Order: sequence, then C-alpha cells, then structure tokens
Amino acid sequence: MIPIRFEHQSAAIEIADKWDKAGCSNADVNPDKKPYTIVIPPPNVTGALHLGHGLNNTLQDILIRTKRMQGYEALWMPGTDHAGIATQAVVERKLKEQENQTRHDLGREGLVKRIWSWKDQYETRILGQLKRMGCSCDWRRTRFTLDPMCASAVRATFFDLFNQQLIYRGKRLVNWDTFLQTAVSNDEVENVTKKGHFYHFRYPVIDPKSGEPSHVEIATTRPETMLGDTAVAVHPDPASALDRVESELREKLASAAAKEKPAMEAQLDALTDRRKTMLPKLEQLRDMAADGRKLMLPLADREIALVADEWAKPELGSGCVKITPAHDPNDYEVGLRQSLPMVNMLNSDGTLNGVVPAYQGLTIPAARKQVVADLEQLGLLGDVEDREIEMPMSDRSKTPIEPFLADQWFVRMDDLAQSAMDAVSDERVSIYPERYRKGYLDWLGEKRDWPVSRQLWWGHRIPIWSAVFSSSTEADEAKEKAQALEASGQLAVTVQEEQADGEAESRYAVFVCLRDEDAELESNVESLGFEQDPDVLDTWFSSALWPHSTLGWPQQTKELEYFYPTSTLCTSRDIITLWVARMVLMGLNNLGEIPFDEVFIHPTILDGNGERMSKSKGNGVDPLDVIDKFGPDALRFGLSQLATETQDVRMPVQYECPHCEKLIEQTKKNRTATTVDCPACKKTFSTQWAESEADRAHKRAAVVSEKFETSRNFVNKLWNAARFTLMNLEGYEPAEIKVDQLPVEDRWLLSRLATVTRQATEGLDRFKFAEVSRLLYDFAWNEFCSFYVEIAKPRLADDASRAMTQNVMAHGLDTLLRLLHPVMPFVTESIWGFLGELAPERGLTPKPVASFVMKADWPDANAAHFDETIERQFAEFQEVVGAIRRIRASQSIAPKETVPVAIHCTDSSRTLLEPMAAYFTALAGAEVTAIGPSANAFETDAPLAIPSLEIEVHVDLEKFIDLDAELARLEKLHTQACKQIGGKEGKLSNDNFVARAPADVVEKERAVLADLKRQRESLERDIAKLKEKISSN
RNA sequence: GGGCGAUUAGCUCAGUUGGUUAGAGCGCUACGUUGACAUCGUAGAGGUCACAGAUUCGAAUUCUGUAUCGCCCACCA
Repeated sequence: MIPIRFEHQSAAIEIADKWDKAGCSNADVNPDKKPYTIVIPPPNVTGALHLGHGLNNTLQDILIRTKRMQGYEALWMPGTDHAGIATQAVVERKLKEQENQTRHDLGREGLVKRIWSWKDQYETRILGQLKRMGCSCDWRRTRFTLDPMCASAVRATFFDLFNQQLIYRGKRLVNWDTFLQTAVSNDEVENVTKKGHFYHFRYPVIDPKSGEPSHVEIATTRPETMLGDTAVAVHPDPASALDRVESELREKLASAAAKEKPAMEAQLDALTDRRKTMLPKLEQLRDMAADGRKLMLPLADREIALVADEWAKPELGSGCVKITPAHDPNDYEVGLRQSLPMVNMLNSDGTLNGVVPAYQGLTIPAARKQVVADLEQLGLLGDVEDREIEMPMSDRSKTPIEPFLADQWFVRMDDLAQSAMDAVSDERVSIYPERYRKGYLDWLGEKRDWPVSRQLWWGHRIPIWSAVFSSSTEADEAKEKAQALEASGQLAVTVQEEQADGEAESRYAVFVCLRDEDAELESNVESLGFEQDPDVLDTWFSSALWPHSTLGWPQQTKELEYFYPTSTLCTSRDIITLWVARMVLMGLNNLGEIPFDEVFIHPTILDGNGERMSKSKGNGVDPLDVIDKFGPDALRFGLSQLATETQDVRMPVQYECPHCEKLIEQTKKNRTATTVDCPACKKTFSTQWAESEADRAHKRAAVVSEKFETSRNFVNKLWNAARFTLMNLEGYEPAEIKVDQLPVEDRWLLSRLATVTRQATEGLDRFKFAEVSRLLYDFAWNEFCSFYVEIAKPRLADDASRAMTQNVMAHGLDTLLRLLHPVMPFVTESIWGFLGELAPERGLTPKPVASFVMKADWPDANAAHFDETIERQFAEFQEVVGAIRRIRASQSIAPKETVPVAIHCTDSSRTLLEPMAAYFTALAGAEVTAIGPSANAFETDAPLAIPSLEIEVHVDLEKFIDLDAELARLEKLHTQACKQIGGKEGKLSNDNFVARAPADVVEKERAVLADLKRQRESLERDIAKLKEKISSN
C-alpha cells in the first residue's frame, strides 16, 4: 500500500536504481525511431555544480524525458570539460597553499598528474550531482574533453585547419606574470592605484627644417618602456578634436550640478588657452608626420616614426604620445593601425633583453632609474610630476603584470565565421529567445582571428613542432626532410617568415603538424631538430567539437550518422559567442553540417541581491543541499518555474540552521562570516568559510532557498491526491470509458486533460518551461484536487457510480503523472508503481501500461474530448460553489453546519446544475433546496448575484444570520457595483469610444453595464429589506 | 565606451495580437483538523503596473526620453 508520505530520500535512490538497472536512459541507434539528441554543456571540473547548472540540466532533462515519452530515441550525452586556465589555477593555488610548491617544483608531468586526480575527484562529484537530480543521461557514454576520443577529434581538426592554411603563428599582447612566468587572463588581473611619477621627455627631431621644432615632448609614467618605442603619435586633426572635446564639455556643463560648474568652466578656459598656445604646434607636427619626418630615440639611438593617429589626445599633456606597441595594449592597437615595428624589450622573467645592450639584464625598476638618469644627463628630461598611477597586478602572484608580446597560435576566422553566421541568418540554426541572435551575429561579424594557444600545461598540447632558421633555403631544406618522414598524409609542414624580437631581419620558422599521436614519428621529427610547442589549446577549441567528438568523429560511427546533427542545445547566454558560435563553425568545417537545430538560452540565476552565484562569494547553492531538504522533484519543479524568457531571475538565498532548521536570510555580511548565530535558536553554526578548529566544531549550515517550499508542497499535494485515488481503487475493474455516457464532471475532466495536454505539449516545444509548470500546477491543484477529487468523494461512496468513477479517476491520475513526469520524475515514477499494482490496465480503452512512467507514452491531446460547452457549464458550477462559500465566510458559519441554498437561474443552468446538486454538499456544505427560474428567496436570506451567468444564489440564514455582518457585506458589494457602473457609464457616454471601438467591444461593455445595474438594483432591495429587519429587532 | 535586459502586491515572479474588476506562490489576517493532504482547507486584506511625454476611443502592454539595477562585450576565458 502507498505510504502516508513520499520519503524522497529513500524513494529517489530506489527509483534511480530501478531506472539504471532497466537502462531507461540509454539510447542506441534505432532505425525504427527518430533520434532526439542533446549534448550537455560540459560542466568545468573546477568545482561542484551550483543552482545555475541545476537549472541548465533540469531543463535539458525535461526536454529529454518529454521526447523520450513522445517516442524519440532520446540521447542525452553527458560529460565534463577540462577548463584549462580555471582548473590549472585552482590546482596550482591549492599546491601553493597546502605544500608551498609551484608548478615548476613539480614539472609539467607532475602538475598534470595532480590535475588529473583533481579532475577525477570533481568529475565524480559532478556526475553524482547530476544523477541525484535525476538527469537521464546515457551514462555509458560519459565523455571528458581531454579523453582519448576528444583528443583524436582535436588532433584531426587542428591538422585539417593547418592543412587549410588556417593556422598561423603571430604575436599577441598578453598579461604576463613575470613571477609565475605565465600569461594570466584579464579576470586575474587587478588594477591597483599607486603613487608614481609622470616623466616628461624630449625626443630630438632628425634634421629639423627651419621653423620646425628641434624636439618633441612626450610624457610617461613608465620611462623604461621608451627603449621599446617605435613611434610618437600626434592627432591627425587636432583642431576638430579640440572642438569636439569643447562641445562635449559645454553639453555636460549645461546639465551639471552647480557645485561641479566652476571646475568645468576652468577646464573650458584651459582648453581655450591650449587652442591658442598649442594648436599651431600640433598642426605643424601633424604636417611633419605627413611629411614622413623621423625622430631619434635617445639611448637606443634608433630612428622612430612620427605618426598621425587618433590615439594622441590634443587636449592632454603635450598632445603627443610615445608608442610602445609591444608593451601597452593601446599602443599595440596604434602599432597595428600604423604598421609600426613592435620591439619587445623584455625577457620572460621581466628583465630587459638585449634590444638596447646597455640595459640588458636589468630589472624593470632598475632600468627605470637608469633611463631617467641617462636622459637627464643628455638634457632630454623635462619636468617630473607626482601622480597616482594604475598598476595591473596579478591576483595570483601579487606581482606587477607586464603587457608582453608573445608568440601565439591563431585560427583564421574569415570563412569559418561567415559559415557560422550564414547558418543562423538562414535559420538552419534557430536561437531562442530570438534577441540573442544579434549578439551572435555581431560578434562573428568582426571575424577576429581566434587566438588558440594558452601558456598552460593542462590541456590539449598544440601538435606543432617547430624549428627556426635564418635563411629561407635552410628552412626549405628542413621542410623537405620533415616531409620525407611520412607519406600517408599524417604530417604537414609549412614555412612562415617572421620577425625576430628586437631584430630587423626576418627569420624562417618551419612548422610540422602531426595528425595523430604517434611516438615514433614524433621522435623522428624531434631528431631533425624540431621542438614541440609548449603551449596547449584554448579550452574552447575542444569544446567547439563537443557535439561530434562525443559521437566518435573523426570515425564515421553509426552513432554519428544517427544522432548528428543534434537537436537542441540548452545553455546560458554568456557563452553564446565563445562556445555556441564556435560549435557551429567547427561542425560546419568538420562535417559540413550544423551541430544542432535549435539553441535555447535560459536565464541566469542571481541571488537575492541580484548578484551572480558563486562559491567565492558564498552565495552559491549546492543542488544537493536543496535536494536533501526539499527533494529532487521540488528542486526541479522550482527551477523550471524560474525558466521564463527574461535574462535573469532572482533567488533569495538562506542558511538553514542545522540546529532548529529555521531558514535565515543570507546577507552580504553573514555570507562571508565563518560562523553565524541563529536568531531563532541562538545557537551558532558554521559556514563554508569555517577553517579554524573552533569554527568547525559548530555544525555547518546548508545554503538553500525557500523558493523550493512551494514546489515541495506541490509534490506533497500530488502524492496525497494519488493516495486518495489509490485508497479508493479497491475493487477496480478496467472497463471501457464511454465518453458520451459520462456525467458532466467526468467529461469536464477529460476535456480539461485534453486542453492541458495540448498546452503542455506546445509549451514544451517552445521552451516555455515556466508556463508549463504553472499550467500543470494549477491544473493538478485547483482542478484535479480541488474539484474532481472532491466531487469523486460522494460518487465513490455510491455503488451506482463507483466503478466508472474509479476508471475515470485512474485515467486522470495516469495522465497527470505522464504530464508531470519530465519535471518531477521521482514522485511520478513512485506513484506510477503503486498505481500499476491496483490498476495495471487503465485508460479509456483499458490497456496494460509501461512498467515505468519514464518509458510510457506521452498523452494524446485528444481533441475530441475538448468540449467548450462542458467547460463553460462546469465554470458555472464553480462560480456557484464560490458564491456559497463567500456567503458562509461572511456570515462566519461553522464548516460543519449545512446551509439550505436556493439557486435562482435559467432553465438551461438548471439542467446542468440539478444533477450536480449533491456536490454542493461536498464542496460548500450546502443542501440545495431549489434550482431554477422559480427558486425563491428565503425569509432570512443572504443572496449573491453572479451577473454574467444570470444566477442568484440564496442562502437561508434562518439559523445563522448576523444581520450587521450581512448588511456590511451587501453594502460593500453595493459600493463596488456603483464604482464599476460609474466607470462603464463614463466609457459608454464617450462618443469617441462608441464610434471608434469595435462593435463587439462596445456591445460587451453595454451588456456588462446592464448586468451591473441589475445587480445594483437587487442589492438595493436586499439592503432595504435588511435595514427594515434590523430596525424592527 | 558598445550591446542586451529588468523595473507590476511586503518578497519572488506571470500577464498571449492594446479591450470587463491586473494574476500566482510565499508572507500577512480571520476561521477551520470532515478519513488524501496543516507540506492542508475556506475566505480576506494588499497594486497610481519606476518616472515624464507621445500615439489611441482605450496603454502594464506600442513609441520617445529619464532614472535605477543587472548581465555580456571592449583582442578575458
């Protein structure tokens, strides 16, 4: 027999085990079915999943389960991502903290081994989280972006791109950590404001003509970088640049607060001055630049260009700016625009290289002192001002970051990007919601080459071996030798002309790319003097192949043929460009086919303060904590309710006190604390931050959200509705359900089931998860439970109606379970099991059902069952029930008291309501004494009109009446009616409205007004009668 | 700086092509444990739909502007 409660802890484990044993979530090539495929966005193995992943995976599982029930061979491909930078950083940080070691102490192999064991640990944890959420992935196929299958796809792709000449080596400015000797991402760079100096220098003009200045003044906070200067820039049109600055300033001034005005006015004055004193000189310099005049870079004794570029701001300083393309991001841009040489002056440890031999080996601070002193000696140093300067610092090493021009590998994007744009433009790939198309197209439209190398050890190592030669002949010789090593197309060679650091001459790099892992070939290549590139590929390179690499590509597997292209990709918007776009272009490049038909972008979950959840902030919620407290079905239902079309959803987060189980609102303050005192029970609990032994002695509080309470309650409600049904199935005999012979309530249920099924099916097709959840919640709770089950009670007690009621009710529950299963798999599966014991054959034409609801057919939206008249009639019944209840409540009539009720209505309403008269007792504690046009008012009456239905409900208050309460109630209704009548009359007396609004709208308004007036009159009569009675008492 | 989104009840959110009295859940108030369910039931209170304009007979809904908040991008992944 079905237990009194749904114990999700034990039930979920049991059910998951049954599914697993029966292989319910496995998918195999099956020519009899259409495939439906989703590849999971592989979670990073950096850490455990939080609610954001919870949402992402819940939605995918809803889709997969729905499609599986709809008869597709539904494959959900699981796996995880190696997440290069993030994972290596986490492991390195841990290494530092716990063992005070750096990666150099362990060496490449040692570090990678450590990361693998980290990966194993977190992969297990992540997959465990997904399983407990009920994710019905085909676990046999679990992949990892660094496993041999993915590696083979990465190698094949890289080799192919290399052969297409789409891979090249170039320079790129990276954030270089000179201490860790690695590039760090922008995320890990922190700008710190420090005290420093602003140095003014003068660079001599080479052979100035008469009237031309002999020097150009520039200023910098980083004097030592002048050794790498390759130009000085001046604005190409300083006059109009100044005009623009001035007009912007004036515009601001007009709307500025009074106290800000004086400062702005001073700025304007300075600008006017500058126009007089500086503008002619800047224009002269601009002309000199156009004339191709050169400057002499002091100390380096190198000619550098004078260029006209908008980066120079005529309103600032001297109006001229030195350009160091190899060591400043903005200057780098200028260097690209102006085709300037890029002179790298640093070694990777942050000391100076031999570009200017006198400074070789100096550290940056030493070089700075030296440069300033040397310039002073030459008389080229101007003012030195004190100034606050922004300095980029590495989060990881806490040392200054140097912008550093490093060799990087790039993928040429022109055609690849275009192909991915076309796929979306012509809707071979659709993106929902549509607004995300723009970002995708804009980003790809820039067609920026993709830098794919990362200075890391954790990842797919770049399969290129290179050697550098000073002449092209030598390079060609090396190329031929390399090519001779292999003849079956596993090896490709290119020669690329490059500029060496700090040297003018070209060098010739020979690159050997190997298609597959082949130790022998590799060692042969190396014996020719080639070295493998130390870098690894960008994580997104392997992620971009995910939809086909996981299916076995480059092998032409039968899975690939059957399941590819996949159907739906479900992800969050922050990786539309990084991941989605790249999957599309790689799919097209590798297979000539798009990777998926549609992309669904779901909202981001923020906490109660509108901040993104993250473990480092302390506001991250582990789905397992929510599952422990509320159950997996509640977690899933709650999340699916959040999946609206907006971009963000908020989820206020609470600590659950481990002592008293009260939920304590998480604040910005307490979320970073190591311990918190529970305001309810006054005991102390610890948080994720607790480290000291004293703190850890307190029990740890889970972080959850009360948003899931509603869902947990819903699970409970469903369970109990099922319990009621099952408790009343004693003696159940399957029997044909003949729709046209059913009473109104049964036909109503069938009609509602048809409608709800249709709406749910359509909603899921259009990713309206929140809408579908609400729909099913409302139907299950407010229709199935509140009305159908309540009406069933007297019918089940009556032998005449019992059998058919059992049949219809079993069918209703059956359909409800199927509809809810994708969202709430565990509780529905559990109930399905119990239902199957009592009613193994059920349905309109009883048939044996699948042993798992997970494997059952999705319900048919049987259009023939939809009956608008029945639904409308039933609504009348519901209205009358509501009316009786309101009267009872206003009269404070005790629930156990049965009140006599007369329903004054039309004949057609009587036909409907009469057979249902008994149900008013079950639903409203009412005994119906009369129904129809001749039903009269009672002596002591509390009437309530339902104007739209022409029904008046009369309740006999003989035994109950509270005259004052009744008067108050009627007067309130009267006021309301008057107000509404006023509104309507106003509207209808507006000639414009009557003339211009559509006739049916006007007609409707008139009808409503007439009803309202009738209602008001009747109220006035009743009030008068009541007043008379009160005064006579 | 560029792009996108949000602003509706105390809180978290719905609100279809503009058209009766703007909805739900939680919270709140009152009453109530009848054999499915107190993780419940019934009823109730609570909203100038951010602000200012415009279009329209009619605007939460369309347009423009403002404010506030958030997210993405700015050679960061």
